[in-house]
Amino acid sequence: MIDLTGCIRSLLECAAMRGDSAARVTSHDVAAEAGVSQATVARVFSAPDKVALATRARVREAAARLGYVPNAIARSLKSQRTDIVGAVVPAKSEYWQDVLTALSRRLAEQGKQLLLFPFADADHVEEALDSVEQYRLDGLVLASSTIRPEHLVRMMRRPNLRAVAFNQPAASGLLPLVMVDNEAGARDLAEHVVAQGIGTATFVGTIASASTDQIRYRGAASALADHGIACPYLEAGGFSYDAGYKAAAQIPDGADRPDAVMGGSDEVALGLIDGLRTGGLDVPGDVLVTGFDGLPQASWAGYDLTTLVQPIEVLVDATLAIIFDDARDAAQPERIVPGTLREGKTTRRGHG
Amino acid sequence: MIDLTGCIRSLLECAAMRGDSAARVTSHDVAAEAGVSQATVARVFSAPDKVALATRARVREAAARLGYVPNAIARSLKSQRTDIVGAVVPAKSEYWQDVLTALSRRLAEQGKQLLLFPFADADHVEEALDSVEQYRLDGLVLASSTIRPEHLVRMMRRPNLRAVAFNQPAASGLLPLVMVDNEAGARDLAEHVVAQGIGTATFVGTIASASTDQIRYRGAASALADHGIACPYLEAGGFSYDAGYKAAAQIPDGADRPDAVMGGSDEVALGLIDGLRTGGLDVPGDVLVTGFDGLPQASWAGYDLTTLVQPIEVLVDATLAIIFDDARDAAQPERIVPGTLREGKTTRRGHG
DNA sequence: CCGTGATGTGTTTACGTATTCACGACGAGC
DNA sequence: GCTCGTCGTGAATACGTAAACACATCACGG
Repeated sequence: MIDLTGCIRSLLECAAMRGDSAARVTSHDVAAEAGVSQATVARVFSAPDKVALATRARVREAAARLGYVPNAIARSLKSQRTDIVGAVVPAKSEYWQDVLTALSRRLAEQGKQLLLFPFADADHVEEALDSVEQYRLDGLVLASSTIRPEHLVRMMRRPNLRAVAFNQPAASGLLPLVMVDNEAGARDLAEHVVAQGIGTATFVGTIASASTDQIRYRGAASALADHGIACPYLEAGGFSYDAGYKAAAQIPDGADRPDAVMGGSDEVALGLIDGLRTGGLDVPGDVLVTGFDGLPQASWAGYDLTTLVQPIEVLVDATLAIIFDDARDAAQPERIVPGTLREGKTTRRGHG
Repeated sequence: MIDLTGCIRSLLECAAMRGDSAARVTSHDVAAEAGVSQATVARVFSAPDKVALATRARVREAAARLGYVPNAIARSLKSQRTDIVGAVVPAKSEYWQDVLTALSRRLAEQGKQLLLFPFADADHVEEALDSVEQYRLDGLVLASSTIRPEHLVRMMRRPNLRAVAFNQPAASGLLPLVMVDNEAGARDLAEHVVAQGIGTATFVGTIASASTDQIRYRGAASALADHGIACPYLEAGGFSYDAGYKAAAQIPDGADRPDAVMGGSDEVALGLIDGLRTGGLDVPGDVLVTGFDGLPQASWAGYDLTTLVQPIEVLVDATLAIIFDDARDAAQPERIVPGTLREGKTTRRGHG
């Protein structure tokens, strides 16, 4: 326990000395203080090399003395650039939280910010987009496959707004698109479980109407079919742990029990594991389980889930490249990035 | 798989019909179209009741025809209100992600937005705050106990900016403060494990210099002391699962093994559980484990962690109340909200 | 019939900055 | 010695809106 009282007191004094009348110092005030024009002050903060070294120093000093901070709102209004990127995301979702974390971090590195437009469910996307249009964002990331095509269309060709669909196959052809290769990933996972020697499998999807869910199922089912294995589809009804947990009870037991259960997402898969174990089954002893996404929790020793890890950093970088790189004349870019198979113990048969 | 081609095509036609020259329609354009003044248009969108019903309808219609959307940037500049709240948070943390989710959802309900200022570590807080000052935010949430007092002081008495410290005991006296009752919560947890009949315990903290960590330890240690039980402190060195997992190896085994291990946070506790289990111990058979925070993951059946659940909704509401309620003359408010003990199987002894 | 208040609208200004244009100074080149 | 280009700076304007103010109209009560 460090005593900080002294330190704090001196800081407080400093703040008081500065005069808390620091209310609303503008570039005009600084200009007056430094004996230059407002234009010069503006230049010092936005294009320093256009102003002589001596003047620059004088202005900087005056600004510091007055506690001047440039007003980003006014700058945005004048320059038609906000340095803010918006993200329309579902309010609750483990996966998207990870994406947003990566996105905001990368933006912060570039001196830009992330503005959130969360929506509770698909019926509230409209409201979120209303808000989006008011702020003149530099870019917009449309996340979640629960956003419907009619919403996407609305965001096309907005002036000065580069909208990008993130992991949302349905946007293909409508908007620039960045996503992991869902189909190939699902195939990889399927091939992997087949290699473990399974004879039957079940796919437990998230929400059947989600385009990612459809594609992942297609990939898994077709790969399994190549080996003569059927793959019934079961809908968990959500992207959550709870949905997966409950879905576990729907999986046939006894003679009909599948050798492998493929979850439509990691959250569902983790719920499946616990649901199956609660039901008295051993994972992976009795049933193999796979996920999709590569959440941090999937790597936790308690689960050690076999999953397809999305290269979130790569996806985020690709997204920002589309937003900020001025290759505006390029055709609608579609960046499909491959994921990486992570082999955990949930598909390691003998070692149960 | 629903075929949406037709639907999409008609939407595209609609968009084209509207003319994609929708570039930058202002209130002046609408005014001209509707045959009124710009002021009237502004009023229709910001104070509709001040405008006659007929005029209002005419303006609304003209706006719709032109595809007019009010410019939030200009509004902010003029009205000195951005309707945006900022949050300074650590870039990576499960707990804060949950808080941010709740915060942004609640803000969205009020038509306000959340702007993120993530920081990688304590040394980068300064940069984040530089950004904060440029945007003229309505409010600011300072999260994470890794923000140092000197940073907090800087945010005091900023004109038009209500800064609130969230779960950050060190801010007491400097800024309005909202937090869960860490000390009482830790006491509750300690009392609970004592009731299970333990004789020895160890507290595995997150980062010793964090004020929340100190207070939680104090609460736990004093409650245990009341029962004549000593409580050595062990530092995990982070707020993460990994830190907890590694810390598990530091816990003495054999005769010195504690009957209970209290984690400084849920993330650490979950790591501890897996670390201990990997080490061959049974939780709760050999060791009881508690956490702190009430993360969703703590409720997962695989862990079912006994923890202190933070009432995040309550905390968020209290935070927003401080930011937006104009009780500005009130003394620095300090809202200390009690948490709820969640009893999981990690402290249920006989049932291991 | 006039004063008074309420109501609806237009005119004007201000928010704080970035950028265009113009202007003066200065050095280089013929 | 004159022109030309460069550099540094100031003056002026525009970004799109909200709000203060002024004004006209109308209903109403005395």
